[in-house]
Amino acid sequence: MIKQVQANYNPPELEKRVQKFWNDTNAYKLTKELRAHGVDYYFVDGPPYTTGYIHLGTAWNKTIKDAVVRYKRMQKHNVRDQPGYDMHGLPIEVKVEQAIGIKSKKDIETYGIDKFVSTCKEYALDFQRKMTEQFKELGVWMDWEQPYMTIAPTYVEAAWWTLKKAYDKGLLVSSNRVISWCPRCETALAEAEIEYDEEKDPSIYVRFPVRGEAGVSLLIWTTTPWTLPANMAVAAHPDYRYAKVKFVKGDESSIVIILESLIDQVGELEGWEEYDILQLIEGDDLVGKEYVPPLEGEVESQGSMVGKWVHKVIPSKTVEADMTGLVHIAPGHGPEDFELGKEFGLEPYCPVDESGRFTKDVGPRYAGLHVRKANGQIIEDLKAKGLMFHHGTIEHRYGHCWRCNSGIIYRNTNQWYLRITQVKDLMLDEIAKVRWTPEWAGSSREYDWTMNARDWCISRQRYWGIPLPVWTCKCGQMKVIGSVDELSVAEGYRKDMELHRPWIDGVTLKCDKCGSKMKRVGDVLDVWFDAGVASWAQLGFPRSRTEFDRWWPAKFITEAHDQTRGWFYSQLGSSCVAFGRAPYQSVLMHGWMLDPQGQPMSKSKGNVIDPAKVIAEFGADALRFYFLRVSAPWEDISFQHEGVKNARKTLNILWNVANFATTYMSIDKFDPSSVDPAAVRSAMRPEDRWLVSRTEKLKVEVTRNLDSLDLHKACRSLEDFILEDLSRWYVRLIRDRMWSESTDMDKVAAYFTLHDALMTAIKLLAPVCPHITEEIFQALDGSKGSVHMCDWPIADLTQVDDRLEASMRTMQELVEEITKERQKKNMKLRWPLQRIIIHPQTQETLDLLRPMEDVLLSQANVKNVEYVPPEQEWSELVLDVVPNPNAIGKVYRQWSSKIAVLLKNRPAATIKEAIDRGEYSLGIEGQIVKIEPNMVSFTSTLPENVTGVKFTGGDLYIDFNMNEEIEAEGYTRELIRRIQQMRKDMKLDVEEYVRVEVRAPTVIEEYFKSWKEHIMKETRALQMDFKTDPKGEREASWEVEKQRMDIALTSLHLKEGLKEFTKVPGLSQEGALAVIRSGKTKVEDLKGMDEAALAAIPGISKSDARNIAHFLARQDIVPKAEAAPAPSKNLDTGDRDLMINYLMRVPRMNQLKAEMVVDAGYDTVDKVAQASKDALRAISGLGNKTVQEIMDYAAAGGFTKVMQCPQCQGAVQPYERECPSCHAPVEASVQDVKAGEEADGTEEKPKATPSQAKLEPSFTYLIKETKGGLSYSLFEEAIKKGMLGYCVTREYPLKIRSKYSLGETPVVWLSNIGKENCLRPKDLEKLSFSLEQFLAKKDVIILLDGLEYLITNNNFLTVLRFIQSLRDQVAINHSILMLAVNPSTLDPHELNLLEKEVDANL
RNA sequence: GGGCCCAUAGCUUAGCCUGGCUGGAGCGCCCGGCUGAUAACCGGGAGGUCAAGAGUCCAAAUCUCUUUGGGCCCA
Repeated sequence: MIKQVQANYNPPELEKRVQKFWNDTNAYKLTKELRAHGVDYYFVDGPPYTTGYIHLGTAWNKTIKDAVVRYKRMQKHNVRDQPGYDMHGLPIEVKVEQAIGIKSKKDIETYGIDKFVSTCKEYALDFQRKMTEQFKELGVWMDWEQPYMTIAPTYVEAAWWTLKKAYDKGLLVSSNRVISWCPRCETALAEAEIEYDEEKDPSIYVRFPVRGEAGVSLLIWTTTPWTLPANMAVAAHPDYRYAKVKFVKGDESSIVIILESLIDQVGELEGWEEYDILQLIEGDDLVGKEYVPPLEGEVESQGSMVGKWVHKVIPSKTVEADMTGLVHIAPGHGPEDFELGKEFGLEPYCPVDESGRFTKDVGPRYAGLHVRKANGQIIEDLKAKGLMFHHGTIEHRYGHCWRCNSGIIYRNTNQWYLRITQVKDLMLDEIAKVRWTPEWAGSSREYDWTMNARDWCISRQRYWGIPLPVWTCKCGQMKVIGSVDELSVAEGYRKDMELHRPWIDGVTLKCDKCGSKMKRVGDVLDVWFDAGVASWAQLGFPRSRTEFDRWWPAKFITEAHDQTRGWFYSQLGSSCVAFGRAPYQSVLMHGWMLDPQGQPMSKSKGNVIDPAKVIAEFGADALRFYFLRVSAPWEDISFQHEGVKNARKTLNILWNVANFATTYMSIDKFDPSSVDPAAVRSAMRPEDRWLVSRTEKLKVEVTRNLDSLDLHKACRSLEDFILEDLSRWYVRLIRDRMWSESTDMDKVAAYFTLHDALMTAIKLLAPVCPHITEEIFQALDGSKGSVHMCDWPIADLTQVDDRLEASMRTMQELVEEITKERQKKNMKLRWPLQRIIIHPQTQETLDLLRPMEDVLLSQANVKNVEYVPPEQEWSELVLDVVPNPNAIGKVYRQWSSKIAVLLKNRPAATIKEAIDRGEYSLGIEGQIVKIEPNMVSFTSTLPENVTGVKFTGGDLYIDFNMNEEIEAEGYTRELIRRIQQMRKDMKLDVEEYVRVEVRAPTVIEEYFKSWKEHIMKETRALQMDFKTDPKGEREASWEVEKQRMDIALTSLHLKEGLKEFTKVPGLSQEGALAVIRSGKTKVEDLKGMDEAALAAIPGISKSDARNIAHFLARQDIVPKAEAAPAPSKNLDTGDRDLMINYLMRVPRMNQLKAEMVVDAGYDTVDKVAQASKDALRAISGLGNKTVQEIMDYAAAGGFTKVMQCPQCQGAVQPYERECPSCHAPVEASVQDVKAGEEADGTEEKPKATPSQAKLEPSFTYLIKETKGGLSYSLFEEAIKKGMLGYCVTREYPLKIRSKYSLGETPVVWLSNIGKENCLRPKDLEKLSFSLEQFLAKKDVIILLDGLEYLITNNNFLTVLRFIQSLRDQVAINHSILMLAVNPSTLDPHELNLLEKEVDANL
């Protein structure tokens, strides 16, 4: 039964109510159960990090996921939707450190690692719960009861297993490398964990004195003075030219070696006035030059360095030509330096400890100093030693730890690496196999990032993370553990023990080799690795395989673009290591949520917007709708409150429509399942069929856009439909029908149409706005338990009627024009217009107008519409003759003025008619003068009070003339409206009856009297009197069009009784009123009365009496019965799958594309086979090539032909993808044939060179050229020789004419612009027709240039057929046809086919 | 410095792939209307250097290049 929805849309209240409803009815679980046997769909949730409440961006992220998951469910998929949480890692450690007030690793060890880790766990779990609550508030349906958590033992095991797999493949190694290091967190950092900020650092130029050349120094530049104690060498570019320069300023001078090209730049630093180049030295000649390390005396270890290249110049091609062109090399402090050092046997000396302090190794001067603090002292020391050439500061981007913001340093340490470089090529291949949205997210972004991949440092020297499962022995033996089972024999292991540090550290293994204790390496894993294994870890793999085999890999994942280097990458890397393939098939890369100014939101900027606040104000549905509607998913959103407010407004209108619909439907007890669809269909008015057509189209559009993840387009289509089609138009059109008291088929048709449109709209909107759609669904139907349990609507394209839609568009335009003119004339819509006159330009337009005439009349409030046939003028136009004295004077000089007067006095229409025929004769002074067309012109004047406007299809005249009839109706409507207003002010129920008393000026009162019955009906007045002094419960005085009228209203308080009698099915209002007037106010009061007694009540009809009697009788026996739910009319899964099978045989097709095609409404073979190229193209997500393949396949009969199996020769049906007998796969059947043809076509044809080219009659030529030179010259030549020509071109006709002398030759322009002498490329028929007409003249020449334009706009085979028929005509008519084509724009095989069709190729 | 993306009215945006008719909406602003969906709703108007510049073309918001500004990622 249809229930009325609440009057007002109050989202926070509604959403709470709906969420409670879901809980109470177990809606989520039941929905999942409903789809349990559907096709599996594995969605993997990218786990948010549990450090705080959710961010607006997180809300957006989950909204996208929820919408996709709900959509897939409605499409009967069995979706796996386990949410995940990323719960390990430094950010949580840092938060916990802050909370307990400690600062370093030493503090943690003192505090107790066990206590610390337990606190981290509590912290993570706490926020995991809080975030879950927020997601629920957002309306997200995921399996909240069973989230996957990276801290779970099975999850840890999955990570271990993956590492073991890597180890077995030789992809897990430990090695010494220089890496970025956070001195505060005392751990290694991955590149992904470094943030770059602007920072001020020293910028120093230091002299490195050359050994043995007094006064000469190498000059190097650095921003990190603290790396000088570890200096091992200086690098120079072997191919650059250096110079020994003497800088001079007054008495001062300084000799340094620098890059020659940088002398000026360096000279400016300290304001050196002039310089002498003492010597030019090639870079490779510098190599081997020895220098005195600048801190030789200060740093003890500098003196004891050994090695062939220590403190010498070494060559490196990585040296850039800036600063000084010489680079200080400290292999222990820079990744590039490290590599270079390795090459030259330099020790990666690193005298800095984990906390960033110099070790004792450097000697007492710097030992124990933090490197940052040491900078100052080193600078002072250099100055004191006279080695500082220049000392300044620089602002540059410098890396910082992403969680504690400390500046990073580079240290040489031993770390564990995944050798991503070894699987890089595989990863790149896999990226290409994934469907990325947008496409460039994969082909450019992910690809580029992976291209530059380095080995992944996965070890961290911390506590709260997955412990590295590596145990080592003193003897060098090591073991990687892949599961807990492998630990069962280990010492210190207890079943179900906590696998985190410090507990796992107590577990030791016995070395196979030497029998000693093996201890675990102290490190934990990089937290990015945790998330990387999510797709199999959440399936309980490797502990259990069944889930993994069933689900993996993921069908769909989605995250923001920063995850290119994050989760998209970490998953891809770990999966390629473990399984050798990508763990996902489709990725949607979404944007970032920026603040209203377009800046990223961050706590430090204080511009963070709390999603909870937005939800509290506008509701989760509005926020969700805003997220998905505002822009394409992959673009950033600059968050605007206004946008959410607007979304709320749209939903409010949807709500109002639902309110409107349910109000009347519930009063009438409309039951859509009990009406006969065929009967309704035949009772439908054109506007109903129009809405049906719009509704079906909406299904196609929304489905197509959701499939291609153009979520914004889906939302916009929905919004347009709700606002424009439903609310602003259809509801307006059917108001009158809803108000009619009786329930006839006309009203049922409107109900049915509105109900269906609303149901469709809310089902399509359900994935985006789950709450409001649920509540409306429950009011409209509710049979399914939840709107989210409904099947996704499938379009019935047979109900789409483009003509009808065009017709309605015209109506809308006309109504709009009339409204506009009314406004200008200050003529309210309430006042009817006598008539409008439409003068369409074409018969076509006229045909569009008639079927919808009623719509026009009612919406524009017009009494009559008159049509003027296209070829005529409107007869009432007052035509005026305007004589042209100049023209007349030239011929009849002496009579000129007299003629003018005479002409003006004659009926203009007669003159025009005669002139149109040729000429008009006039008798003057006994002479007959002939008036030629150039002697007069005509103007037309509109009749009085008539306005003329243009509309797309012609002219529209609006007659604003008034008469009594119109006035009467106008005033009547004004009166009705005032009474309605008063009813409303009195807060009367819609169904309440009233008594009315009115006073108005006599003339107007007379009008009212003639309209009395209508007024009473419209205002539900049972009594209406005209009094000089109206009295009632409410009295008011109004001024209408400067006329005063007084109205008094009194409620008859019949509503309660009427409501009571609505219990009786079929009882008419009149009947109910009659009963009430007889004094019975309750159904019970009638008990005991039989049909005869009832019929005796005054004013009651026989049928009402019978209805009541039946009702009374039934009440005694039968309790209320529930109506059975209507059977589902949707395409069942079997048919859908069958169609997909048909499509899968098409070359280039895949499952996704096939589904899109079916969902776009092509659910039968016929529909696909008959689809135009454009129609198929409209399915976004389907590429042009695929569309072409479908067309070709259909044209080749692929959908119908039974094939022979290439292997066993058995019959294969067009929907079978493998041979039923031998199971050989069947694919690309058409392409095989085509390939064969192509091979045949490669045979060489004699080619004519331009100079030789002579055109033979009856020949068709194909001319391949990028610019139309040859074809036009040949054509011009033929014309000059006197041949009749006809040119069809893509080029601009004027240009062609100016370039070639073509005389009168017609030039038809192939263009979509649709002007004169234009032909749309799609209109092949028209082209074919005009060419055939022309060919009939015989011995003619045709140039058809821009063939590629025809091909891209049509099905290739159609064009081919067109050419074939043309060619035959040409041969018959002894004519010449030149087809010019730009070969680079065509497929080679298309070109090949073309070449074969013509007689010669040029 | 490099890669990817973005820039259209005061704000949020459609159109760009595939060049062509008057660049289309919503919000806001101004003016008006409606009142049996109503703490709503509807219509009209004003408002555009399509970021700037150059190129290709008969024709550029649309294609190409350069510049500027913004976002993400990298160095």
